[in-house]
Amino acid sequence: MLSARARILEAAAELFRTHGYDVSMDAIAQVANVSKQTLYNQFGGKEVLFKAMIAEHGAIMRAPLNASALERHPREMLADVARQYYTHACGTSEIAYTRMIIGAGQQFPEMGQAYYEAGPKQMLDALSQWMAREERLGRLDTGGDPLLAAEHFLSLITGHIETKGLLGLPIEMSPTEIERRARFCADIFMRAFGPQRLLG
Amino acid sequence: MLSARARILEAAAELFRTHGYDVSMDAIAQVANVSKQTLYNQFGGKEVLFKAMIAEHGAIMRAPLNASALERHPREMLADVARQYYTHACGTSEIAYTRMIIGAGQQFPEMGQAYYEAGPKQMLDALSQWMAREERLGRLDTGGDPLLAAEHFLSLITGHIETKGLLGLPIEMSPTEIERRARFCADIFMRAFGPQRLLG
DNA sequence: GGGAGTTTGGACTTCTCAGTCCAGATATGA
DNA sequence: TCATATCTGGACTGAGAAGTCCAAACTCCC
Repeated sequence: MLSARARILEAAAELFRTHGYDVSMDAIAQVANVSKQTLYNQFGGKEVLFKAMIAEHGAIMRAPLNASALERHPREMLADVARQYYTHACGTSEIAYTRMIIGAGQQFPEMGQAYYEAGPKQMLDALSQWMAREERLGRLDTGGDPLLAAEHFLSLITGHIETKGLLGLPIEMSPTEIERRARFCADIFMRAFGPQRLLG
Repeated sequence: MLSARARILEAAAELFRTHGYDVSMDAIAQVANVSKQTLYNQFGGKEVLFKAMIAEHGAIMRAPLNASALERHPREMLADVARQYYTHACGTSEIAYTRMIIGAGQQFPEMGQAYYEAGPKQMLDALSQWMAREERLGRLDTGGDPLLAAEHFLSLITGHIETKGLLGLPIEMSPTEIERRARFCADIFMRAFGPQRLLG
């Protein structure tokens, strides 16, 4: 049996995710199978609980850039990043989470920023550093602006899919579709930024 | 002096945009300089007002693809699309509008879909058709999937910028930054999908 | 001028929800 | 066993907001 605190966080994550910041504390207490008083004892108030839940569940996008990155061909590396994103970040619950953060941004502007720093920003920086390294090795040519190139690669991956998801459109990502898109993103990027790059 | 109805819609647009669906009807009535009763006479209820306001203010993304499109070089055409997007859709009020739609999507799922159909979808289709035409003319090579290519171009333009904006990060788009990004998007796309395309 | 319709302000009802309070139950630890 | 701490359920308060009601004022057209 989880501790009361853990169950509350669990329930809060579930309910905030699906209903936004507008869930009632009663509902959270009920789902957590805990009395309302315990909830207030543990977290003091709704805002505190919300922030604790955000802190606990962190951000979604994580860069799969590890030590082995240097040994692999950029195209494979990039396809992998895309694959990971499509596999983990396109699920309904992850999309709902992002949507919730955006929705709550009106009430808690700092939350969106914290989310950005912990998620997309991290990934962007990791990608950008990796690209700079690859550029030094002569395996990429970002024209000296790896950050912009990284931004564009991330955009390629997330762009339209994310827009659709956030607006509530269904996203159907079968394994073959994931593979197709991941390869497509990597190919496009390599055509644009590969060392065989054509001038303007 | 605008009609009461027009003033209400104006006020609703302003307040829904900045505060989300949670503005009070009293606040709307006050900003519209109209009594609460008039508001209810005109619109019957909050939900009706909200939807009327959405219908009135339509979607943001519009495709600048007109008759002259065929005569222009694809690169210029694409840069123009990007320029238009950056100029019109990155303002705080447009971003706030999109954010509000996403936030309200929890309560009114059909709203997000309507927005998608009226905005991004339209633009996507227009771009896709244009690309198919250019491909027939031998000026682009989308590999037979103009829709996916169009998606990727849109992603390139909107991607990271939109993510940041929706999360509440400041977006600084000076005219030179707009120009730089617009050219960059068009260049990348042409490198990836131009007729001089290199294989794999 | 007069009558029909609309607008106004503000009081009022009803509802939901955050947060509090409390008395009794339950667990924990010496 | 007893004492301390925590948990429980449920009642309660207070605030805010949607929507209603109404009598008086206003507008506009005949």
